[in-house]
Amino acid sequence: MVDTWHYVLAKHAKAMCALERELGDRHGLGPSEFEVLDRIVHHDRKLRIQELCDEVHLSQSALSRVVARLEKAALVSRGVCDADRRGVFVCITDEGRARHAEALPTQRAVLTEIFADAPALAR
Amino acid sequence: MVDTWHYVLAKHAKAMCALERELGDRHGLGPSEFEVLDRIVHHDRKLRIQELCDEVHLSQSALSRVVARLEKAALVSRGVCDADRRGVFVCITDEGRARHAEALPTQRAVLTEIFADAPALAR
DNA sequence: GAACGATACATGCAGGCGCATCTAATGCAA
DNA sequence: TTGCATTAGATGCGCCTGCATGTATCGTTC
Repeated sequence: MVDTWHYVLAKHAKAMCALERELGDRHGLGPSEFEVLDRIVHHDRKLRIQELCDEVHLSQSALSRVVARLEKAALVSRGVCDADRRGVFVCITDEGRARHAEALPTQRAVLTEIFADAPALAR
Repeated sequence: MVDTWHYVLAKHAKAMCALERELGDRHGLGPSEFEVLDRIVHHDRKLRIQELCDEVHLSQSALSRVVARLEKAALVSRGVCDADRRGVFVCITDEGRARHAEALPTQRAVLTEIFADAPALAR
């Protein structure tokens, strides 16, 4: 129990730190930015901010800012939702897709390195 | 691999958030503060800042500030190390020990709740 | 023993996060 | 329609973090 917690803490710290460094230096992306891009690519469609919020481990306000940063970097575009004009959908741009594709191997490499010794984990 | 990472990410977010809330509201401690207190109690002796740094997943600067906060709250005391006058040792106070004892069940309860479904983890 | 690089901890600074709050749009009820 | 509670997302604020750097002490080399 406590051991599991310490394990999670250690892996999280190590991976987060490495991802921040590698993704930042090589691709100009933070872990949160990459995560959001990754989620959008994975679904391969417009997503509501709210949908992203359920999948990413960020508060709604943090997500709002991540999307703002991504938009400023021209990696995604925001548009109002016609069905519910309070809503905003996020759409990945070609440049965003390219940046994600470029960064993906870096992320995989970091995770492979760090979780090499990890016991296979159910779910 | 990626699944393991997502698992770590999810558990870390959930546990961290719950700990922040529970430890904060009930005992006036942040997760980092508790962690440091816990490490000291576990060793049951004076510890050098440096030793703590190896065990806690914080940068040296962050740790320095956590200790400063704990000292302000009178939960630990700082003293210069005679052997190496650059060094600082941290000593838990009676009040610190009491606060830790009081908070420990809260932490255990949170972790038990969150890792109830966790597969036993090697190491 | 004087000089210089290395080490321990503290601190200035910028950036990201969560909480609380704000604004705008929705929808339900009177 | 009008009024009000609810919801989506943006933003002000304070806190915590890491990085870079500052200050003091140590150890080694000449």
